[in-house]
Amino acid sequence: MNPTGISNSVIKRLPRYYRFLGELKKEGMTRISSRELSERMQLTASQIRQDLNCFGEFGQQGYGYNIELLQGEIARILGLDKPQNAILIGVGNLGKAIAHYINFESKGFHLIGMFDAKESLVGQMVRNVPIRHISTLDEFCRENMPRAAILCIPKEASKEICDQLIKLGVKGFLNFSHYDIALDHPGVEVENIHFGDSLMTLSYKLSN
Amino acid sequence: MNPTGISNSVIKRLPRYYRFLGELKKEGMTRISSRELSERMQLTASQIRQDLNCFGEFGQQGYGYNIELLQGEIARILGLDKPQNAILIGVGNLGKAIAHYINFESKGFHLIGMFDAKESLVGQMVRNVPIRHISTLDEFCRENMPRAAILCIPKEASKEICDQLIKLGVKGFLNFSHYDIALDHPGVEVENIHFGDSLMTLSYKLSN
DNA sequence: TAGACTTGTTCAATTTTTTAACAATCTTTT
DNA sequence: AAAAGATTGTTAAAAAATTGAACAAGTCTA
Repeated sequence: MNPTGISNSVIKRLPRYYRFLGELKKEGMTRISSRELSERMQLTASQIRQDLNCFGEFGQQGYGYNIELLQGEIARILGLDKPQNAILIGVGNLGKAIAHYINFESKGFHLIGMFDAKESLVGQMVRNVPIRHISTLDEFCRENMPRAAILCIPKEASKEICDQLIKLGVKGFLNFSHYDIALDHPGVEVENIHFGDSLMTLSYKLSN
Repeated sequence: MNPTGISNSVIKRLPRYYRFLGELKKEGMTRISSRELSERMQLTASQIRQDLNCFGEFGQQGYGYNIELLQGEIARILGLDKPQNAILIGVGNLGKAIAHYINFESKGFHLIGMFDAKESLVGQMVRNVPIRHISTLDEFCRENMPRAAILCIPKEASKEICDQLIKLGVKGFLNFSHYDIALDHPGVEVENIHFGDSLMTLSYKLSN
């Protein structure tokens, strides 16, 4: 269970609900019952109702859920309606791909800066955001107060950058590096994406 | 619980053990007790012993674990010692970055081919692996029998490609697309990496 | 040989997650 | 406007997963 009193598994399911509702909307549907949604998502209707009920009452007896409205509510719950400033650290192959590939705006964030140690990258633009030199990180953060950071740097550099950013007030990390961000900073949230771990897990599953 | 009788949370921890042991080795250490490892990894010693004990007896009373040996055992458990052939579908920004960034060999896989629908990419090499046209996928698979596929394609293309690959005998997917691979194919394993979902989860955590 | 250590293993406790059930209440139909 | 049908919010129970404490047995070290 969480500080908020809502279990992590519920929270992890929210983005998926959000995605599915978006598709239903695209299909032109306007309403759906928990039963029908459960069939599409391979869940039980009970679980859907219970998940949603953690946050409020969004449906109507005898009718179901209004898709547009429900998606809006979930967006609000996820905080997508109030984008937070984010910076990206490490604009190598991966960082650049992330910057190009992910639509931050639709996922609750606003990318305001990118940083790298490589001089030759400085000044380049990716999606209208300039790459700055890592030495200017302190100054930039003090001015712009980013709330989140996307870490696309090697493990070796991670500890230092991470400590620095936490001191500068960054509260959330999307961590692609193999560094395990210490969990002993209260109020700092981390989402890890470890490709390597996922591959090894897959390898295990395919071997057994 | 799993078909194998070992819980998913145990399996998910294995790559992390593997990584930590690698670091200890680098530091020149040769042995470690569950207690000391537990302090480094922020787990309980009990849990470590229990996790490892799912797979065999790798330690010695009064001594602890031999780091080199234990890492080797975990590598074996994960199947890293028997790399499986994999292909990558979709060599856009993300696919290319993945191909450059991830060391497949050290994670249980051997990248033998990359595919894209864009003619202009065909023939290019990434890490000594050629990009082929997607229309040659069938033939290639029948000849080379890849066991796993890394999907870096848009949601719209995913369903078709996915069905095709399953028919061609692919048993594992590392799925970066937003398509939810249907779970009703027995024996097919999926690891999802949804950047968007992770970002939204982070957004939630930062908003509450 | 004795004392210190540490594992493998068991068991119980706790927590989390899932499922089933149903009264309340809304919608639709006639 | 009433009856029939549908579906929610909510509760409570069941099932599953996870964790932590404990200790006999075995190994190391001196």
